[in-house]
Amino acid sequence: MENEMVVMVSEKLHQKGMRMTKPRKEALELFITEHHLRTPKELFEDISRKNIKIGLTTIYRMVNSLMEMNLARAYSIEGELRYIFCPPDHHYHFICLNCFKVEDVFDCPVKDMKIKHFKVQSHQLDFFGICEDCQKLKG
Amino acid sequence: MENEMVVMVSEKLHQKGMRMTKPRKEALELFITEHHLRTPKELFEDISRKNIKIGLTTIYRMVNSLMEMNLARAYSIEGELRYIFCPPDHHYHFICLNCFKVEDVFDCPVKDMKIKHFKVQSHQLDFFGICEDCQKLKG
DNA sequence: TTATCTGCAAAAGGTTTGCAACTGA
DNA sequence: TCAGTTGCAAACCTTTTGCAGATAA
Repeated sequence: MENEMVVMVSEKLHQKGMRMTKPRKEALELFITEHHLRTPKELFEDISRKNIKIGLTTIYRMVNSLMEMNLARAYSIEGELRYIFCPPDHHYHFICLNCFKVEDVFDCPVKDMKIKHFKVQSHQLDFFGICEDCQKLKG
Repeated sequence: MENEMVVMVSEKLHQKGMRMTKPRKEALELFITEHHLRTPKELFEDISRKNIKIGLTTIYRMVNSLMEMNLARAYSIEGELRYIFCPPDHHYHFICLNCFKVEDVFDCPVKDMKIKHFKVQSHQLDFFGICEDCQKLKG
């Protein structure tokens, strides 16, 4: 059974004239369903580990496409660029700094904040910390 | 007359055994007082333009030191890593996507937000848009 | 059929490191 | 004096690009 977010994104890509090729589909699926901040290299390794043949270049191209469409976001953490898939609606993030799992929350507390003298185009709210699973592991 | 933030940061660096050398002082001063998101290269160019001799390497080393001390933050914007000086207390940012000016605001609206199942270490709130000056310039 | 995509290898950029000379405390 | 700093050049990594063969529609 297909993940509906994967289907939605595939359709968006398709609308832009992009083809749903096998490696792209696999990369997209993993990127969307396993919601962790990853470096392109890690994404490449995770996909390769599933015995799927893919090139690092293809990963970069996919991530760049998603970034252009506002469907991914980059974080610079300890000198490394890590990417996360972002569903279309505005949301904030809980980011676990131990396992890099990311949780989306959609009821943003600063949604309608008005700013004098500043034309807001978008805003972003992130909470960094340790997720429940990692807290347990550490006692 | 010395900027008091520059003095404060200089003292912090000094406490860590770091010396306030001439190029470091100049770089620090510009980074702190001209509050724009910059790439290391831009910072290097801005300082060089003031007829101060400095190496790109020195810039990288200073930015990395400040990052380690939580006195700077990195943003990945359109594929470029840009850095901004961050004063010690928590604050949120208005970031102008045209001129990359950054404004700090210290009364954070989500200061005491509690999160179930997640141990929050820090949070970050950013507003991206166009600053007053750039709005005027564009009519 | 054909415009798009793929992976490789090479090129390009950005960042860090080694080192000998220099300098602040 | 001498530990920390500097800038250069080289090394290192990450990311992008060119291209010939493969592939979705």
